[in-house]
Amino acid sequence: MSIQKLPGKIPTVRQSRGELQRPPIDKKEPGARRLRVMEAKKEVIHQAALEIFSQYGFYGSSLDQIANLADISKTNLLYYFGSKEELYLSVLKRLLHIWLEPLLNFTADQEPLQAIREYLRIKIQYSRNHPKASRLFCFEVMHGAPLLKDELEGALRELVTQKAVVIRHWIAAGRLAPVDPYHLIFSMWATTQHYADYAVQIQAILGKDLTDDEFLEEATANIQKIILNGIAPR
Amino acid sequence: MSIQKLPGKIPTVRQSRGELQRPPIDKKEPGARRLRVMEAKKEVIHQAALEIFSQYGFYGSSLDQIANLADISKTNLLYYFGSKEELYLSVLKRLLHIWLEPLLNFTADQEPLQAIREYLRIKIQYSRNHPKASRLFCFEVMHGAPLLKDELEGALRELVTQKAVVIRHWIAAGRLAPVDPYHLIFSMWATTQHYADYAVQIQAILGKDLTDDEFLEEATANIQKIILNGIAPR
DNA sequence: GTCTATAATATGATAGAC
DNA sequence: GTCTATCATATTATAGAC
Repeated sequence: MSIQKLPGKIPTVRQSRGELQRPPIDKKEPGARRLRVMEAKKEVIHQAALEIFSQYGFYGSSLDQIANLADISKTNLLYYFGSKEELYLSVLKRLLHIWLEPLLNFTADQEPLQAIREYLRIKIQYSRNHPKASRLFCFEVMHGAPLLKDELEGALRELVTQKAVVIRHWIAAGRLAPVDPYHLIFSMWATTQHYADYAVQIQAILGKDLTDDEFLEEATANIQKIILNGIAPR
Repeated sequence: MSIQKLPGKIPTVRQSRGELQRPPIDKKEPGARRLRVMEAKKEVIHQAALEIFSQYGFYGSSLDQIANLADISKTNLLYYFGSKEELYLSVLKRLLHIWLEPLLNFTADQEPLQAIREYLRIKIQYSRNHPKASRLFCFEVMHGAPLLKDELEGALRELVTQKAVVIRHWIAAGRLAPVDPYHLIFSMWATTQHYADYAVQIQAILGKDLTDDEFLEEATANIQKIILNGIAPR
């Protein structure tokens, strides 16, 4: 099988829980410490799950892989998250707000070209800072988005519809060339997310990715140039 | 489990192999007929495999699902393709040439804006006609392209490098605005493939996809407008 | 070529001791 | 909370009859 899974165990720093460890200062209430420890562990599991899920998808990932990466036992993992699906959903939900966020500060009172330039910059930085999140999202959508469909048809659709109105106003005011707002938004999503979702392909062609600061600047500048020239009023 | 797999069996037209069936005319050599029947069956399996693999990825798909869709037994499927991976690879290889093809007729002797306009049209039509292929490709790349890496770093890289040279010549001749050729190519890929890979999201937002001829025209026109304006010489 | 077992394994999930 | 079995199932792949 040349499609290999992850190496059995990656070297992780195991937090020693020796007796010397001091109880934290802000002990607000009984059990607060324990609660925080649990939350921290959940966070570690989340990280590991994102890593694995984003690479292999839901079906291709096993709880064993995730548990190994988080350096706990599978049973223990299932103590924190009752089932594989519960864990997956928990990870997905976390990503959603990150996903919707950049579109929020995209308001009518801004200078259109400046707003779009800034949006592209933020989106591509999101592709650099959260490439796994982007890929997991892509996986989910390609699966038919069984778990996100409600969100897509609800919150996302609503948000995009609003922003389309903003764009239309800009066009009506002659501050933007007449393009369909939806296709413009899709183009912006596509060009920026491409650098995360197809990172392996870009790496194969150019030997670079967005972790290279210079390449990040280059990509940002070029996308901005193409799209901003593309929709500047003439 | 709300991530449901495919319904057990989709109604497929089962080719009756009754005695009335006439042997085909072009019986070139002994066994030719049998060979053709086998090839036809392989083709059916390919179709089914693409359908399933493109939706659930390699790990998420089972031979049972594929066999059901192809209306044969799993054992029989394994008679034609020795293993799951062999089948997967066979499907992937078929797609590769389709994937590289459009970039081929992109030559220096053409009028640049016309060539790019045409390329965008072809690529988005490819997204309409082969959405599953596009998604399977995306799956594979997101998995880290273990099976395609050689092709990506070889044939694809080579091809893209050549086309980048063509674009640079156009720019040097002042027939195109100065943009980085690679980022331009990535932008063209991204915007056109987005309509296949993220079809479910677009469907959630607009209720349309590329099978709608009007929407296809709309998408094509807008992408062309944005990118062609974006890189037109000024 | 196609079928019926069946082997061999991976994996999600639970029970119960500590 | 964490661990050691252990169950139950899904799934790839093979053996061998017809």
